[in-house]
Amino acid sequence: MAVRNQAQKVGARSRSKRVNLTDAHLEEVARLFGMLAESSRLKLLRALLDRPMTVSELIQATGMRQGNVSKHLGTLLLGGFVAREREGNFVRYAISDPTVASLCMLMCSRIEAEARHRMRQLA
Amino acid sequence: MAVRNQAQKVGARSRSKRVNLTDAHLEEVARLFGMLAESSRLKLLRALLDRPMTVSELIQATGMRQGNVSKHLGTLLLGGFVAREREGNFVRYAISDPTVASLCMLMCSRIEAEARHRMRQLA
DNA sequence: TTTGTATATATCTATATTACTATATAGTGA
DNA sequence: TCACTATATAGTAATATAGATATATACAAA
Repeated sequence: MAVRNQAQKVGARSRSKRVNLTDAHLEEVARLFGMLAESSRLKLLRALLDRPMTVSELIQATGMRQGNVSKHLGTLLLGGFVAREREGNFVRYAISDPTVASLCMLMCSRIEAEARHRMRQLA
Repeated sequence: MAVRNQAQKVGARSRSKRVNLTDAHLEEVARLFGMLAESSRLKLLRALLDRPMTVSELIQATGMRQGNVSKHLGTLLLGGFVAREREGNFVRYAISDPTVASLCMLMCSRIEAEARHRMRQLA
């Protein structure tokens, strides 16, 4: 019953703002979600949310190896999550999309929801 | 320059609403993002955003194999994205977290951003 | 219980992605 | 040009996860 009630609420909501996504859209969305599905990349984003940083600074901030930092930054760049700017020998990266923070925040709120959910599961 | 300017904006924003996430949090967030990083699961969510459905209905709606539908629903259930309720022989699934739609919407807006980004890359 | 149907799960192969190491490239300055 | 530093990328082994197939479980009805 609980499910049914929630479900009807959700159904009603989706009828008002309808979600019309093609399969191709979903593939793209999945690809983008996948770029955020790695704690290494989230660490980089967390650091960059504080301030823009060069690769060297990011290596220090995250403790990751240089190659991995560059590779993951490349992935985030492909997704348009970050932007890069060369400064002499250095390359400075910065968050380029304000939705990044929102996305992470939403997921964090979901972590609590999941925790609550698991409590319920056990009970 | 463009990057620098954007970066400073972001930096300022993060200073006001600070993002204080532990590494453990990031692992969890990554796991949850990973659950949305699969077009099969997004297809299931897209169907469920319309209305709650049984597994059989989801098989029809998505064209996926029964085993895969069940497996992916299990993953979404673990993440607390959906809830399940048995109805006789059938099991009906429903979106259980309203943020699911928001997450997808945010990502969709990001798709356009990425498209724009790629245009810029080419130019 | 037996039979039939709906759903869940186990096992397999193929594919993708990670961290690692080593190497290549881009830029600075002599 | 050469040497030096910062960043990017190639190559590899290990790990994870998808879909396919087959099987197990849960429930309904006879």
